[in-house]
Amino acid sequence: MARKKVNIRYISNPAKRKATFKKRKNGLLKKVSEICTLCAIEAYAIIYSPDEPAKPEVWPSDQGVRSVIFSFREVSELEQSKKTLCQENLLLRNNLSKAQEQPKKLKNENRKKEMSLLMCQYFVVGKNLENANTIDLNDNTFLTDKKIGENENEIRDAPSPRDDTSY
Amino acid sequence: MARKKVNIRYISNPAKRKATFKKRKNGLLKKVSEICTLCAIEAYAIIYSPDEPAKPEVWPSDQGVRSVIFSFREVSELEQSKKTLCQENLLLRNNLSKAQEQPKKLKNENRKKEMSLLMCQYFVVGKNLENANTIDLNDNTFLTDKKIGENENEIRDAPSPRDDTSY
DNA sequence: AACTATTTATAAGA
DNA sequence: TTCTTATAAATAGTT
Repeated sequence: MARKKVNIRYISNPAKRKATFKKRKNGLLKKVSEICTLCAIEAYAIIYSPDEPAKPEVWPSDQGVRSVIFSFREVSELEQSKKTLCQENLLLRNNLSKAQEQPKKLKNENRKKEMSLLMCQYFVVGKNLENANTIDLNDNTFLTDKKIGENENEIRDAPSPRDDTSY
Repeated sequence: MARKKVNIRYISNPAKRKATFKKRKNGLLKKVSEICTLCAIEAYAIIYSPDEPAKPEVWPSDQGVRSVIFSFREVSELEQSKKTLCQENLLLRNNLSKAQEQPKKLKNENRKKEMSLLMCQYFVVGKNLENANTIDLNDNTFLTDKKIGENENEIRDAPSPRDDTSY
């Protein structure tokens, strides 16, 4: 912006471009510091030099922008912990559904034993089946098909269709 | 920098300060865009207006800095979702331990019914108690204390001290 | 918001 | 490269 008006277009001449970069970078950082002082505001400038893409020139160098840069690190750390929590969550859900599955089987088993017991008591104490509720009576067909005292696995693996409603 | 040389100090006059801020902010963003075009580099500017501390003026508005700014929002969003996940996790843990508690009661109940049944079968089919394993036999003391056919809640709420070891 | 007298930034040259 | 300087650009105070 002096000696000649320049169009704001990419400077293809490397030497010229480098010179312009250096001058304007300094001017820019100065302007940033000025507006911050004059207006008591927060302003950050981050300028990536083509020579050192990893170390951007920043203002202010010692506090403000540092927090900006750190926030990037924070993001990745947070993302990491979020990922971990998500996996943990998934695992817990799986364990929970497994844990919720078990009572169904046990309840089923329980009801079958209850019915068998009821049948036995009928013979032993002379109680009649009127004490059993309708649901139990319906399931008595099971007892006619399966022999009392069959091995545990066989009983456990035979699910009752009405099992879910009672839980 | 015109009409009069200004010292780079905080402008205490609010109107003056606001005017200066507006002018210099625009000038600054223009300079940033210029150096980016001229030198084909990456440069970001973030200017927090005192009026709107939540929405900083940025350059470039449409890509580069947007990612910087979004990363800030991302941080808070991430923190939010992290918090949510933590709470969800806690809840899941609670539900899981509750769900894991239930099978213990049901197993206990099961064993008691099993034993009652065994007793009944002994009388009905003439089976003797030799089929029962030692643990069941030990627990037969229970049957002498509690009457067979007691209501379900009473049985459920009476925990066996040896219950945890079997699960 | 627009103007303009100045200051400031800087492109080209030394 | 750094320094110089002519000139463009930015902007403080004004309207």
